[in-house]
Amino acid sequence: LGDVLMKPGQFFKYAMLIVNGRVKLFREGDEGEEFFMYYLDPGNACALSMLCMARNQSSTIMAVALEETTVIMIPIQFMDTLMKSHPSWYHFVIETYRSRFEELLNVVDQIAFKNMDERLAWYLKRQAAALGKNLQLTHQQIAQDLNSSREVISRLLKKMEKTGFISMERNIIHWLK
Amino acid sequence: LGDVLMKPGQFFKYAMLIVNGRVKLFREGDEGEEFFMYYLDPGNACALSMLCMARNQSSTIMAVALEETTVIMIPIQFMDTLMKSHPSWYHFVIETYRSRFEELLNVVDQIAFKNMDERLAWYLKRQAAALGKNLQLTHQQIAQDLNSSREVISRLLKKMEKTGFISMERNIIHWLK
DNA sequence: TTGCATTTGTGATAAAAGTCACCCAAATTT
DNA sequence: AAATTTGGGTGACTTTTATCACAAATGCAA
Repeated sequence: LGDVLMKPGQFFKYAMLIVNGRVKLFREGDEGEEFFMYYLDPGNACALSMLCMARNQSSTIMAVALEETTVIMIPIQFMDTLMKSHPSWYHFVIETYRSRFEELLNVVDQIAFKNMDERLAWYLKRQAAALGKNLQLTHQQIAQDLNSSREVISRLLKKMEKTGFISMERNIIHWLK
Repeated sequence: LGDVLMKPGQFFKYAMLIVNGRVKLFREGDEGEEFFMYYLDPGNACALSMLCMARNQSSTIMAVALEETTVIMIPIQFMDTLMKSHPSWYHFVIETYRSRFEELLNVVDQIAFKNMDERLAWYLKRQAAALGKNLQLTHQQIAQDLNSSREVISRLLKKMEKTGFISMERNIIHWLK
């Protein structure tokens, strides 16, 4: 819980596979800003750990365990044999790459084309899909994940409450579908 | 030249490998906006075509040939045998995934953390690296690639000219390192 | 209960980016 | 050469987002 599983500059000898718990992946800016990318759920593999392992390159992203998390570490040699002998493993790996790439493209779409109100709505929708409809989040945390400021998020949330998308309590946001 | 090699919704039976020419990859927004991602150069493979092919899924990105371009199309069955029999091909594929993923992360960094002036500088630097220091670009084209507006780009370019980063002629921008 | 820290609300202001209107200059066409 | 198209410059204004200052509300702890 709270452990940093991966950070910029780190090398990997293992591919990571999440058994249970949840891992949050985010990018760090030059001045310590954060930007939320996606969660890894049980059954997901970390595409980046695989790619870095295979190349013996360092990672460029932060991964932090949100809950008590169990991870399978698959050593590099075993990966290679698995890939060759088990077509289903090969396809699992390919699918892992593809889905993360696609998720990243969606993130790009949001920040490239959308304003903060839409990005916030999308963010909350994803959070609700991943963590359930009653979200324990402060406005400050959301602002951090979106690399915005607390006041902006507060005002936008207020609007969303008025238009019936959410309801709010201290520390909690209810996503009303 | 000008051919669309890949567009959202298209399926792939082949992995594409660029022999010569240059391919521009960009994302399209809901209202037809564009956002430049990266170029594929000779020797590069298209990570997305591989991923989509392997999954028989449709693509989500636009790829357009900038110059007269030759492409090798590798059918899916051949990919699988190549992967198994040639470790160097396997590593080439892994490296293709990794480098595109990393490039995409850099794009995210830019739009998530940087202002237009810095993004423009980074954009021009990449263009100069890919296409040479004398860039045949109109302000309008740049604005399109960055999903900004012509006036904003013109003003920022003017500033960059004053600070000595570039010099300008009609249709041409000289990147002075 | 009182005190304190955390969270949220809000007005005023500033900065960044986008939009509109219109100009001029260079290039291309007729 | 005249007319038209294209690329670029610029001021005025709007919108979006960020920042600052401070107040009010909530929850926890002494």
